[in-house]
Amino acid sequence: MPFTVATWNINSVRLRLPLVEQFLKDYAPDVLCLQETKCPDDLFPAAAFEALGYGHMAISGQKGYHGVATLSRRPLDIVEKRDFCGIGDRRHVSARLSAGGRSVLLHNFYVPAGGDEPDPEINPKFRHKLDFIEEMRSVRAGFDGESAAILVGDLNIAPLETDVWSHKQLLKVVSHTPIETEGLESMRAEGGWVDLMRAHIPPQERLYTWWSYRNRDWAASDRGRRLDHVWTSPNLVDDMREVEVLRAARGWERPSDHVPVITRFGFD
DNA sequence: ATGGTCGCAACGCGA
Repeated sequence: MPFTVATWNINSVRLRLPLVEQFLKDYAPDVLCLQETKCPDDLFPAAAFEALGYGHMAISGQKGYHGVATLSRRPLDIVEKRDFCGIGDRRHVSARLSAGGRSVLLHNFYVPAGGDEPDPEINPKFRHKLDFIEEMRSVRAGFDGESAAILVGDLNIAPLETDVWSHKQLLKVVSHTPIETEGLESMRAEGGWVDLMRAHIPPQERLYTWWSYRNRDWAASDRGRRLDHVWTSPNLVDDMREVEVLRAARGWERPSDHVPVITRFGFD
């Protein structure tokens, strides 16, 4: 089976456990990176995932907010649960696994949303988001002949004009302001990361992974944004076969406002 | 221009 990695902001792993179980049965990724688990580690539904073959987990959760978890069918070596901005938020976990004869370092991120007001002087949540992105510059896509890196997660920024339903109308809306989009893009490029979703789906094409709950008909209005991302070191780009955005998941019963993004590679 | 909906867990906050 070719190596497959999925990422999904689940917005409460306990509430949506049946959806995650169905997703794992139907799509069987080797690895699933979850964000916004909203679950302390001692209450994480590990047994349910173990029963489905995902016995290897890197969990970093907290009560009520944030939280990330990486579920895997392959052995994982937990590398780091890094406290970005030093305020104790559980927004990152990295783990190493073996794929395609390489040692792959996999980062799972949940970047702060940043609040409503896009002014760091008056909105501490926006200041925090910008600081978080700056600190992410130290996370680089190191690789050589035997190693590679993958960074996935809810980065809460839609960098391209085609990553939002209206570039013009969202220029002053947190997630698509120039200070965020330029910051994310420069951080990505300087870190040596490749935007794998856009390597597969041309930048001219509209692409969203999130649709607000505050819309009476998300599908008809289609006011989406691409907030979830898959980045890799350059030595994995030629091995990528497909990136699938599971738009249908937004229409499932009691859905998350984000949908899974599934990346398939050409090696085992 | 405004408000719209979720989840957690407490009647507000963060998204």
